[in-house]
Amino acid sequence: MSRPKPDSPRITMEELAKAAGVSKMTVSRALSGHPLVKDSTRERIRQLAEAHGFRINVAARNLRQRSTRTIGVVIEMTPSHDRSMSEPYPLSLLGGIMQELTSNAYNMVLTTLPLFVASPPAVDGLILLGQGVNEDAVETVQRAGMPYVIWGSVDGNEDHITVGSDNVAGGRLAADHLLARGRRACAFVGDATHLEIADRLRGFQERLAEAGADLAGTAPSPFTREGGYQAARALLAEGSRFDGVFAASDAIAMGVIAALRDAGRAVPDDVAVIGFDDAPGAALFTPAVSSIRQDWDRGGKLLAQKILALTKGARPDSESLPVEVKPRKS
Amino acid sequence: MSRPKPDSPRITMEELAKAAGVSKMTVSRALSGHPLVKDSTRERIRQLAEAHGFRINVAARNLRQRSTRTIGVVIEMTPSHDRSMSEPYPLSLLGGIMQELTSNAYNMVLTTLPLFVASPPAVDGLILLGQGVNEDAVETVQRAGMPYVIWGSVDGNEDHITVGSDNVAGGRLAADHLLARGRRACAFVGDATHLEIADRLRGFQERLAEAGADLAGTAPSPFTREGGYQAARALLAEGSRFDGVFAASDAIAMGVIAALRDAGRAVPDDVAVIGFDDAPGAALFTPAVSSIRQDWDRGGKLLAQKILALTKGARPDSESLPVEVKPRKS
DNA sequence: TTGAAAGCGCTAACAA
DNA sequence: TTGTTAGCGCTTTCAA
Repeated sequence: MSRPKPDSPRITMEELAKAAGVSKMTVSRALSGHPLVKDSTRERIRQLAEAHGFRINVAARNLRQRSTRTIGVVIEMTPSHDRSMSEPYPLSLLGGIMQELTSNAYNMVLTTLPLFVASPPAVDGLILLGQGVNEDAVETVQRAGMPYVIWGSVDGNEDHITVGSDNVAGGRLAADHLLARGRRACAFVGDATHLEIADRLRGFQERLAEAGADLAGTAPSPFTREGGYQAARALLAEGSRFDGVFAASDAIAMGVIAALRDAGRAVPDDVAVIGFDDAPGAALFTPAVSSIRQDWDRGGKLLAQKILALTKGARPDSESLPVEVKPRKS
Repeated sequence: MSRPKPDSPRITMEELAKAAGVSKMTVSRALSGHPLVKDSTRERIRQLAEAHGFRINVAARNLRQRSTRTIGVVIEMTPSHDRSMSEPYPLSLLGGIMQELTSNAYNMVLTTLPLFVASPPAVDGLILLGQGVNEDAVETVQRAGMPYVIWGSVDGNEDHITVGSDNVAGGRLAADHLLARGRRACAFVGDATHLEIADRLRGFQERLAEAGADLAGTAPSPFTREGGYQAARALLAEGSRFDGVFAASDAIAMGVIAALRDAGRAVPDDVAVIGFDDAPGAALFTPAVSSIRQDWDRGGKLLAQKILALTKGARPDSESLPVEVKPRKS
């Protein structure tokens, strides 16, 4: 089969038009499926295009159409193997975004905040995953001067559109879960400087207070197993007495469980532990980790739908997604 | 702080130039850090640009420079929560790619094969993750007429550049692992129509043959736990006698272990099982799953390095990465 | 059903 | 150190 040499310069639409004996416009219309082109002409041009290995110059089209059909997704850090269990914004959120974008024939460019600043990609809108600890990220994205939506905590700020799990309700569910197992002195492990985590803690505390139970302590932790391990040790070292722990992620929960075990406390008999995210490993751990499940797939789809609506001039609303408890052995 | 209204039309470089009383070129040079611009001019223009909320039109720049500083990554399917443990090309491969692209100020657009065909993104080169079962994917990517590299099996085809783990060596390591545990009748579970999996099986078989041990059976399976479960049941049902199993992925291995347990066979006492990938869940499973670890992070970085080199006219070589055995309980 | 002209917003090349 | 000219390759608009 004859294919143009890889290094041969790409043929332009103008040249193809010349070869076909028609104008650029006719080629453009033929290849984009415009209905006003005679069928025979279209077919002839299509075959010629194929024979010459013509590929449209997407950059030129983007410029002329003032649209790239591409959405940027800004993530906080680059993904890695070790983190795949501990990242707050995992693969499945991207999966939902991608499905929705794909079915609307939009592409997705993944970028980080520093890269976005240093080398902005050609996009029509942005999805920001995570407000982060401070709000630099939101600020930076705003400055880009294009439509954006945020995954995170709905904070009533009407400036921007947010999609996120109902973290307050998640915290309440975690409290309910522990209370239902007779726990009265419950601790929290996680980084409450993240807005979403702060919401979880708030719901947790509210529900405990309603039930007349204690918040027996809190310990900050990054979203890792090691972080959970250290945080639990700190909690034990300072003499906190607790029979239940709510961890801000499943990785943290696993670390907490390991630390408790190493300290001779049985899980769940002495201390019950519940995590967050229903990460793939939660059910595999021994004991299987109870968790609060977020509907990431749906979240991703909503983010994509809303950013697409925004680029079309609509004004979609922020939205908060229900979460559900997955009781297991811990 | 005053910021231009979000809906105000974006100011162009021409308008900014007028406002600054200089030519477009001077603005262009000032903002891109060209050294020939007087410091005072540059600073003045920068401040004016900030004040007016000027954002460069990336599409226009891409067209003019004939470069997008963006690499496309073509994946076979959209990621999802359920699959995050079973996908052959996980997050960490993307992570490696992203790190390397980011540090070269390149962006990354994620796309699937159908989307790539239906709506090609503006990119300078492509990374194809996985040759797939047939070679449609490679064919499609080739037709795009731009540089590309493939993650997968190095097949001696000089047409394209491939980076991948040494799957044959991985298969041999798996055989060694089982042989060292006294296993003599070993089965294989996985989809050998994938080139990479076929390589694993080949290495496995070779090593077994060298040791005078048997390949006690093979069963096809998709990359899921459920698939592994069914495949192991089929193997048992057809009366195969085996005391070792090599599974093409860790998710498959977990399914195999579950099926064996349900059939009353102890793991590892009756049957030893080793998986592939060293997925995050492998160590968490009970029993912890022995596995062959791939260096995905390095693989991703190499893919990115090679595609960047290609876009700059270099001719990098294909490369095969060593794998290592992670002995655990299974 | 097709074509001609114009220009999207930027930067390379050359000139001053 | 700055400006002028000339496009990059496509599609919109208007005309035939």
